[in-house]
Amino acid sequence: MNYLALQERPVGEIVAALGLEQPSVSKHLRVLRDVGLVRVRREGRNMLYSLDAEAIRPMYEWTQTFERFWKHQLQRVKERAEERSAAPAKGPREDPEKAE
Amino acid sequence: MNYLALQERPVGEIVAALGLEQPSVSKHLRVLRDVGLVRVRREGRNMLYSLDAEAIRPMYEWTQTFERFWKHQLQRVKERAEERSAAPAKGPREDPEKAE
DNA sequence: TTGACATATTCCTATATGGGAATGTATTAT
DNA sequence: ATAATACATTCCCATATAGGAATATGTCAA
Repeated sequence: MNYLALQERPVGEIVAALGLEQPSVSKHLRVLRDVGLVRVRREGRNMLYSLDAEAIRPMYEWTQTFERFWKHQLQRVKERAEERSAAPAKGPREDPEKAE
Repeated sequence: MNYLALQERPVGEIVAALGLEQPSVSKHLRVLRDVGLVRVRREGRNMLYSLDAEAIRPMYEWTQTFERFWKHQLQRVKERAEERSAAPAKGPREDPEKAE
């Protein structure tokens, strides 16, 4: 996927990049195409595949749901950092609540 | 996944929600747990599963790569809208370039 | 303990998926 | 038309995965 990201690539290149046989790659691309994740365009005897960003969007939007959670995480990290700098270098390591 | 999103759920509930048999659900949860997508916590005889937002984050960050692309899309939509409002109500429907 | 409840694990079966070899197809070069 | 190039499809095999039935395990109630 990353390899295709918004950059058109001929099958041959993808084959080389993945180290798989051409048929395997073609089959994968076929599936990705059926699902709408990639687009194809013919140029001479080459088929140029590229990732369809629009198809990624729903994923993006879904994952965004969790932003608030990450903020909390950052918040906590920050708070702990502040606690540490507030308390002059004393305990060798941090671990008020241990793990995580 | 959506069903678990940051809300702890006992297996029984998930079973009901998915309409699968309990063993199947347990197996799926097991896999998700092994992969680190969900967490478990025991409460009495219930196992409370919840999605681990932290595990979603990489996905989020990856998808973010495409934001610029979506902006272009919006840009185009906007441009067309402006064109339309510029040209006084004439053609019944829009379709300067047809599809999409 | 014993029984009930919630869930996990095991076993088995059907289907999906991944990968390669061989082969088909479209396009360009000669 | 023929050969070569770049892919797609088909066929086969091995493994993964999904689901369910049966069974095991851990926890709570009596």
